[in-house]
Amino acid sequence: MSELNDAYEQLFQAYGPQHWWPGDSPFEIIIGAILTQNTNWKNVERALNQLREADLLSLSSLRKTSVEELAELIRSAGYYRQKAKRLHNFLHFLDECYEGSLELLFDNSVDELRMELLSINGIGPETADSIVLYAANMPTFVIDAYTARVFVRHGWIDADARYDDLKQYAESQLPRDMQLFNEFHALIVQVGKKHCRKSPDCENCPLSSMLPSAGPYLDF
DNA sequence: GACCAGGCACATC
DNA sequence: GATGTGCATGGT
Repeated sequence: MSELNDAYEQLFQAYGPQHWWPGDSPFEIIIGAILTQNTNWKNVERALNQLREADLLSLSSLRKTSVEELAELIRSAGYYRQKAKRLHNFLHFLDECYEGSLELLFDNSVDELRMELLSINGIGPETADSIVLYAANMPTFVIDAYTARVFVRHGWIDADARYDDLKQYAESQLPRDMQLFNEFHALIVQVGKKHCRKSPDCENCPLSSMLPSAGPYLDF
């Protein structure tokens, strides 16, 4: 068993199932994935509620909405002009390449779907993987700032590892299981929020027994 | 007021 | 390939 398997067990013991991704439909999950870029989820929820109240959480209705109108509604999520464009970019891509159908888009293999999403301006590796895992329910490991911090501070990977290095490491240590990847990423975010922010609080962290003897890598 | 939050694109060297 | 910068709101 690898350290990652152990970490998963510890986290699941401590926190239980996280029920990710919060959202009623694949499309809502995609919107959330774009809105949460470098942004607190609370702020994203406000924006999603604004869209919900305007009845814009569906492809057909959001398509008819101008980028300017969209931007005002998602203001609370921050970077709202950029994100309005990014949502628009996604819709445009879906219409042009997949007849506006998520089903057709999700009909790709994991790797193809990931590449397709990465070709959209405004969708980078984390957003693409979040969509693949949580909207399409296909097995890909999502890396985020917390994941990098947790892995680096435990000495599981070099501090200079890039996104794809972290992803390859995780996937090489774990069975390729969608449900496992789903739960694990959510648990990492949970432990990250509580204990692995820029100023770490390792005292009561469920992973404290897995810290290297030299102590946490506080310089990350 | 400073710092942070479930990133990404683009410019420049 | 590495490094720096703009994007922006709301909570602590």
